[in-house]
Amino acid sequence: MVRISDIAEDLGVSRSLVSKVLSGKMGQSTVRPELAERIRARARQLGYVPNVSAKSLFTGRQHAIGVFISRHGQPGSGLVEALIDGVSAELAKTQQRMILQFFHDEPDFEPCLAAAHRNLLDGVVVAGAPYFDLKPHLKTILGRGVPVATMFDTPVSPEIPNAGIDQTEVGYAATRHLVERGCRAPALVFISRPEVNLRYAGYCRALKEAGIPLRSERLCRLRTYEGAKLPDLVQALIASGEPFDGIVAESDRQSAIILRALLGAGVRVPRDVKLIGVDDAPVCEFSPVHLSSVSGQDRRRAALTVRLLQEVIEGKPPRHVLTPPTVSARESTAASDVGSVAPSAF
Amino acid sequence: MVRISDIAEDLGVSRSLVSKVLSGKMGQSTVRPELAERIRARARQLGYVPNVSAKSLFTGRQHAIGVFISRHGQPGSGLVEALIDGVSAELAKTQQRMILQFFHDEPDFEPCLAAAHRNLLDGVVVAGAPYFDLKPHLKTILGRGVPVATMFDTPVSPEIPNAGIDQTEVGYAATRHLVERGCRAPALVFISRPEVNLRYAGYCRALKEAGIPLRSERLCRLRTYEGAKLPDLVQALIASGEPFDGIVAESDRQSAIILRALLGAGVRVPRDVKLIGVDDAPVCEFSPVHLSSVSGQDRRRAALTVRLLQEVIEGKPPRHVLTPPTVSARESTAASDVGSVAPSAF
DNA sequence: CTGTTAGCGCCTTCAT
DNA sequence: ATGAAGGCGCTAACAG
Repeated sequence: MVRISDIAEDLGVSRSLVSKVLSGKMGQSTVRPELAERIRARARQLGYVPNVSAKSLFTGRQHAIGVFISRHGQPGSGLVEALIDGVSAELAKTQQRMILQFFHDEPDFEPCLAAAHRNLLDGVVVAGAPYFDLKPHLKTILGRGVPVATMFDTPVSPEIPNAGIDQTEVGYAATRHLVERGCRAPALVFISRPEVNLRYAGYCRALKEAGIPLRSERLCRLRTYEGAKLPDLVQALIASGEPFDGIVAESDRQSAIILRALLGAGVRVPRDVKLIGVDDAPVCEFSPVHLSSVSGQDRRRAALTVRLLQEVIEGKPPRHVLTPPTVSARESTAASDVGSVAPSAF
Repeated sequence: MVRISDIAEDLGVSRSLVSKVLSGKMGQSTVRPELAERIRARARQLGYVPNVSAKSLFTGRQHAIGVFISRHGQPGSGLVEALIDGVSAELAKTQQRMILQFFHDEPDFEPCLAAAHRNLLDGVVVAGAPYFDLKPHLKTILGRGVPVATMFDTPVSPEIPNAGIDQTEVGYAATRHLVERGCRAPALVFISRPEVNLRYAGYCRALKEAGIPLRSERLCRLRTYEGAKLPDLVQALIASGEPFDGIVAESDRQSAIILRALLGAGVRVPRDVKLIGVDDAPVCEFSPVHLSSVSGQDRRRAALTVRLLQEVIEGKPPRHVLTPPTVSARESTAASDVGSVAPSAF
C-alpha cells in the first residue's frame, strides 16, 4: 500500500506538502506548479489511494451512512430495489460506504439503533412505510448527534429532512391520464376514508377540471390492504349498474388483481375499462395486459434523500421535498382505437 | 463521543487496561475480575462504542466490503433483492459496512474497479450473471491484495471462492417434482445446446429414474433469451402431436409467458399440463395460476458468499460451494384434481 | 497486576 | 515556497 510518505520520500519533499497538493487544500502554502505536477504524477503512477480510516480518524467522519429500509409493503413492488439503486448510485459518487439494514417490525429496528452511532457512520437514511411509530427511535438517533433523513410519505418532524411523494398529484396524474385517454367515468379504489385520502383529493380535482361529476358509486373502499376482497369489490361495482370506464387502483398489485376480475367478468381492457395503478412495479410488465402506472420515481427520490442527508451532515438546514409523480403509460390505458366508446352499461 | 481514555480517567486506570478489558484480548496482562467488571459497567453506562476508524487505522482492516452486482438478467426476478438481503444480514452480524455498486456492462465496471482498494475495503463480493468476461478484472483486484468471492454459476478460477447453484440439481429437482405430481411426459425448454446444459442432464436423470423415455420432440430449444419466441415454441410443441403433460421452463418469466400461451391454446394448467420455472421470483404469485418454481436460495447463498469472502480475508483457503436448490410448489403443479383456471378468461 | 510508549496514515497549524 | 510537529482513538509490546 502506497502512502503519502512513500511519495514524499521518492521525490525528496515533505509529507505535508504532498498531502496538501493531493488534497488540493493548500491552506497558507503555495507550491511551484511544476513540483505539484510531479507529485500528482508520481501519485498516479504509484496508484496512490488515500487511506479512509486515517482520514476518518482525523476528520471524525466515518465516510459511511446507515440505510434502514422498512420491508413493510408487498414484495415484488420493486421498491426496495429502486431504493437501493438510487442510494448506492448517490453514495458511489463519493465512495461513501453504507450500513444496510432491513426491518419490518419494531424489535427488528433494534440492530439499526445499535448501528446508528457516530463512531460507525455519519448519518442515517430511513425509507419505506413502517407501520409502527418510528419517531421515538429517530429522536434517539438524533440525540446521539447522528443526522437522519427520511423517505416517507409524510415527514416525521420538521428537523428531519424528508423526500416524499406528492400523493395528491398521484391521484391527480392517474385520473387525468385516464381522462386524457378518453375516460368519462373513472372509478377510484382506495383504503383510507376519502376525507383524509390525498389521492382522493387529486382524483376529485382531475374530475372537476374535466367537468366530470363525482359519483359515490364509483368510489370503491377497501377495508384492508390484502387484495382478497378486491374481486368482490369489482363485482359490486359492476353490479351497481353505475357505468364506469376507468379504474384508479392504489397499487400495481391491486391493479393486477382487478384486471383479472375484469377480464373474468368479460370486461375488455383497455377497450371497455382502462386501468391504472401506482408504483410502476415489475408486475406491470408481467400482466396479460401490461399495466399503466403512476411512478413515484423511487430511484431518483432515494438519491435525493441521500443528498438531503448530506446537507444536514454539512450543517445546512433540513429540507422537505415532495417529488412529483410521472405516468408510465402502457397497454391498460391505451386510447380506444375506435373514437370514444361510450361506457356500456354492465 | 466517549472514548477509552474517558473511561480510564473516570476509573483512575490506564487506557491500555480499559482497551484490553473491553476488547477481551488481555495478552500478557491480567485484571482483577472486579475491576474488569467495573470497567465494563462504566463503558456500558457511558454508551461507549469503539471508533472503527481508529481501530481500522491500527489493524489495517477497513471493516467494509465491496458488493458488486451484475444487473444483467430480467428485472423483477427478485434476485437483486434477495442477494442484498442475504449480504446485508451477514454483514450486520459484525456491523461491517459495504460499498454497493451495480453494473451491467464492461464500462460500468470501472467504478467497481476504482473502489476495489485496500484503503477502502477489505474484500469484494461479485454476484450476478455478467455477460462479459470478468476474469481479467477480478485478477486486477486480486493483484491489489484485495480478496474476492463470487456468486456465479461456475467459479471463475480456483483461487476465487464461489457459491454456485447446482444446475444439474435444478433440472433434476424440477423434473422430478413434475413426475411426483403425476407427469409422465414432461417437456423441457432450454437455451444452450443440450450437450452442455447441466439442467438438461438433470432432466435426463430424473426421466431415467422414473423410467420415462427421452423424446426429442419434448425438447424445446430457444435461440435467444428474449421471450418473444416462446408462444411460437409452445404452439409448435402442441402442433407436433407429441403428447406432453408438463413443462420445465428456464425461468419464471418464461414460465409466465408459457402459461399464457397454454391457456390461450385452451390447455388447462395444471390439469392438462403442469408447469414449473426457475428463480422463485415474485412473478410466481402474480400469475393467474400461481407458478411453482425451483429456488436457488439466493438469500442464503448470498450470505454464504460473504462468509466465503471472510474466510479468505482471514487467510483460509478458498472454498467452492454448490448449494442444492429447493422446490416451491404452487398451483401450477398441483395434483390434477385441484380446480384450474378456465382458459376462456384470456 | 498496571502503566508507558510508540505508532497506524493523514491533516493542519505554525515555523522556517 | 516548504517542512516540522502534534494529534485524531486505539492497540500491543514492553517496563514497571
